[in-house]
Amino acid sequence: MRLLLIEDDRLIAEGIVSGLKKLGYHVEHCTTQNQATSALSTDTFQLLILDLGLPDGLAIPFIAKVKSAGLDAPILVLTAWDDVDKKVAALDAGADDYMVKPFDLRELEARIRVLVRRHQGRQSDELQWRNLTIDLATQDVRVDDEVVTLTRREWLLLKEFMLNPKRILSREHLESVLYGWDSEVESNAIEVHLHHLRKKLGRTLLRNVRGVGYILNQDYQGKEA
Amino acid sequence: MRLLLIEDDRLIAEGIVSGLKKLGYHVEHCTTQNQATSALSTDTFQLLILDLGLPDGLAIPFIAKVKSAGLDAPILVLTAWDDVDKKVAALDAGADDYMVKPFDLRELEARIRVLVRRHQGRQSDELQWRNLTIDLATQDVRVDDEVVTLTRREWLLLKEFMLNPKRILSREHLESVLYGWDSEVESNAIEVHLHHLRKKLGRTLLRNVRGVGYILNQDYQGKEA
DNA sequence: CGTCAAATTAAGGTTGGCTTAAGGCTAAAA
DNA sequence: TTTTAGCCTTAAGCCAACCTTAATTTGACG
Repeated sequence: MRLLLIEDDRLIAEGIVSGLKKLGYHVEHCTTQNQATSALSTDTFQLLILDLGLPDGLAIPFIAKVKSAGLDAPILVLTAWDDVDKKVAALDAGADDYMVKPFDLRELEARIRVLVRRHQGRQSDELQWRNLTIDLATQDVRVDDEVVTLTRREWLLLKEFMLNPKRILSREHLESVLYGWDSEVESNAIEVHLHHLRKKLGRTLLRNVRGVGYILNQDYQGKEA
Repeated sequence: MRLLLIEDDRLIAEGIVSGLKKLGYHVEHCTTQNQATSALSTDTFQLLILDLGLPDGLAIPFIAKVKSAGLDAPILVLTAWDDVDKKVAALDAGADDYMVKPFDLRELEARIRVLVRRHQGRQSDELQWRNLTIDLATQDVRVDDEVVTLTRREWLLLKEFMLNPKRILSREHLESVLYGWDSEVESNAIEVHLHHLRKKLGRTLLRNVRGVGYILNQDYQGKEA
């Protein structure tokens, strides 16, 4: 999951970035509107986190501009405690949620999950697909109510598939999920992880589309097929 | 748990600070509204303790301002005997409780607990999770009705986990619980405490999520699994 | 049947977590 | 004030989990 963070305070930004990275998000960080604009024009993001107190000011028109340009990713604005009034204008301009600085990182993560979830039209943090259930908050994975333990990479891959059922995910895409797009891997690491996933969750979990990628298998029957 | 104390009388403040620190609270102390404002703009607190007789006066509008800014932490006001009348105005302005000076430290602690509990939407000071019960008021810990004695740090960690079941708590977060966020610990102290916790309460108490943090283990079965 | 993508397996290296023990600190007791 | 006991931090070594790499086998498709 790719997020764009627009925050000029290095310290706060670093905290957010390192915290969210641990949870498996890929956070791109920039400090000005201009950088943000150019980032948006070249990459796509699932969510924007925007500090209302940016040095080049005028965050409100920026929100309006971005939203009217057709960006459909939700925007979460951060506002200093002593000018919370701006939040109203920001929400009017099209922001989807706000948080007052300072905040607890856990709360930020919770809101991100809520926004992304809402944007994808989901009701809860649980994703289900046939006999398989995963919990995005606790990283629990269950097959027919049996808990299965996954490693970090396995988890990230499975999550990506669960978030995109009925879609063929290319190997490059999966690599970007694990490593960001500046991937440096020159091996079949992805395949090995997928192999482990199949081993843990059932041989039929994933269907390979030769030369294209992988997709959740409609015929998946659980651990022992 | 972080508290902000706004109290100009050094002596009283010191008493409160040292008393609450012993109980595991992190108390930040300031003497003026301005200091308080700046503290609120950089840190988050679970509760504010505010002396109504501050030298720069006008504590009432301060309460109103803070509350209207969207701060959701409860406010406990302290008032001297000879102007208890102010308490009404304070409560009207948004304060959540009051105490008349002088007071017993234990009573203060009890009120803090009540306010925080209410704010978190809990019913009682007893938290239960599988075979484990802890009492926030008495600091009792029981596994299957057997009392277990914990040290201060162990208690604080366990409390944090019990207050956040189903959530992965990162090592940094746990450090901030023990030391405040200006933590200077460059060691594995957390791990050692967790080790002791597991030793006392059962090896299966905590599940490690590699690279992310720790979470209460759904499969916890008690002391001997 | 030949070719190439994908699956499998095993090895090696790295990282992160667990465990233990020693020493220092603090607070209570003498 | 000195002593003492309990608690905490530090550091080091060990172990296991995890990831990547690479070699080999399998299987799809022309």
